[in-house]
Amino acid sequence: MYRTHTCGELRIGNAGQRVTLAGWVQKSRKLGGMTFIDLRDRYGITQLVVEADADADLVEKATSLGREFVIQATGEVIERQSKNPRMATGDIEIRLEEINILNKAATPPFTIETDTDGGEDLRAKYRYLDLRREPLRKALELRHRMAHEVRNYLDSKGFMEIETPYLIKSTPEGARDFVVPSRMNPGQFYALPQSPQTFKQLLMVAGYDRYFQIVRCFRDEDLRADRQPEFTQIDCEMSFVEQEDVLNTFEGMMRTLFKNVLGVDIPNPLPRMSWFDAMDRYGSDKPDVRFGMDIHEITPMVQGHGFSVFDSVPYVGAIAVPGAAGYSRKETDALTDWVKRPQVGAKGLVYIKLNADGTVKSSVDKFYSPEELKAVACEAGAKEGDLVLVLCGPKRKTQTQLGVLRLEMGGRLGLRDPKVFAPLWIVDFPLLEWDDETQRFYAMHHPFTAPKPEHEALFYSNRKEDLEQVCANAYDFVLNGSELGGGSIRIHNADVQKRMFEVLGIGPEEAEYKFGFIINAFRFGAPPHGGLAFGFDRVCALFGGNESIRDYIAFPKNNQGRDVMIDSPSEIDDIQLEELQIKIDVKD
RNA sequence: GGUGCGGUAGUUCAGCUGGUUAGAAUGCCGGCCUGUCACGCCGGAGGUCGCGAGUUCGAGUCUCGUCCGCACCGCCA
Repeated sequence: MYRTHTCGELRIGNAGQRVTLAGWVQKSRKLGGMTFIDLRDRYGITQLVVEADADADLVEKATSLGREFVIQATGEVIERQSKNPRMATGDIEIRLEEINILNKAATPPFTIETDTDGGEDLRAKYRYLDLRREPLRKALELRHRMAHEVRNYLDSKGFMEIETPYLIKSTPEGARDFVVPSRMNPGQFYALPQSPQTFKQLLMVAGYDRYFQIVRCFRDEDLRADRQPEFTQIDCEMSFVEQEDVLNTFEGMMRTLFKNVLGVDIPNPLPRMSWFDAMDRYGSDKPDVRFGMDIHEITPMVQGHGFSVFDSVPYVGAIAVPGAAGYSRKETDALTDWVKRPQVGAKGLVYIKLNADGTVKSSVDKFYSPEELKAVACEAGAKEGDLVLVLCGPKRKTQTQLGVLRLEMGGRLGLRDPKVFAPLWIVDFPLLEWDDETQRFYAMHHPFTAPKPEHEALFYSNRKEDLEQVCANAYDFVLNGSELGGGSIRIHNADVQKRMFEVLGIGPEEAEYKFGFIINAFRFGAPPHGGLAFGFDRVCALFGGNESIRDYIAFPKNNQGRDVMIDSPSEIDDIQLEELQIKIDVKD
């Protein structure tokens, strides 16, 4: 037996016991004849002490230990002469009788401490050392706990966890697929699933009416702090349900997670907002509702006063930034530059300062009377002392820009506290999205999403304007400006599905080739069904108070989709290529 | 595909309008130290300034190219 206890569990009550610990040397401190060693494992740190009058061989061994040496240490638990209240084990230490060096260690390239001196690049290369640090360990512990709670909850509601295949068929609608060549079928490829969407629907056809899976998904798209090429979903599907049943089940799951993991109570029931409201008020389909500063349309109030910039656009909108009327000319100029950056894309910025003394100052003073400006500010929800920021242009584009500006100002004012949680459902999404470039409709969610029952008649119209009005039985779970999950009630009627393919411009042959198996399955008795999927990595990151999901994944990839630790992707052997009958022809 | 920031000791960084031998902290090595826990004190070693070209009497510093990292836009049904 290597150890009797872990490095995190001994307390004053253990004093007098003879124990053996094993772990990594965090640090050793030598004071003359006396040596202190901090021994670490994933449970904590325990201080070992070798006194001056100890056996010479023991002293020699103790002083020879380097950082991250793996040792086994035996001795008596004693009460410390000077306690350390910052450590869980700070009341005791182990008076060593024996040290066994299990393995030496090279000096690590960065310090294995909470506030490490290592840069991101270096830590990625030595991920296994980074994972020894407490913040990473806590993140993975949180993830484990979350997965456990999810399984408990869903099991208690009668859900079965069923695995679906990773080697499936490429369906070019949506994100790019990762593909895997088939040796036994030369020239043919599997695709890795972007999500188990079709399989979970087939499980519904098969009668497994409550399915879930904590499952890896793959998308070959560019990365972000919150996007990895392989990521994990909590994937769920239910039969004989309406939208209401799905929302209740999964807000229950989130409520349980918040309560059991963070001890936080979220509203019951959760607020809901239509997609159209979210776009109008927050300029985003994933609004951060931790703070106000809503977008208000002021188009009719500002047009017809001779200011051609406003007169020549279909939409003018504003937000009121609380307490920012004192911004200097320099600061408002800087804001103007900020919104003109390509990342925001606004043409310019108009401001109205509603000063604390009741006066008003604006960049468009000469076109509007003070009363008119005050009325506009009031419409935007401003109080005295607030700064009103105005953007204009095409409606949705401008709302989106105002939404980005709103988030920025909210951040600057400290209104986006990661310890505050404001979850909500976004509902009533448009079913279809028109793409000007290809002159066709795309499914906003995916082509199996059902139109709202009351919009079904409209769905059969051939007018573009009518089709744009069709709402879907689709819903997103949004938390603090992040989309954590989304789903829909699916089409289970063959005629509606046929119509969907028709609207999307997918001909019968193409539909047969891409989705034949599911269309065929639906002929054999598909129950009404629906479901959703949560981005598990994002849920974990937000619960941990982080925007980036990287620390919640044990071995993530970098910006270029590379694992710099194992150095992948990499070239493969000529023999492998030959077996696969694949020729490489890399351009530049 | 694009934009921004960054790349200098093992590590994290400083290094001004170009100018003698490129610094600090930390880590590492050696010495001293009996209650430390960011221990302390003394000493030492440690550099292809990412790479390549250019401008210049002279480049860590300026210019161009290139590679790498991070954040973002496009993209992500």
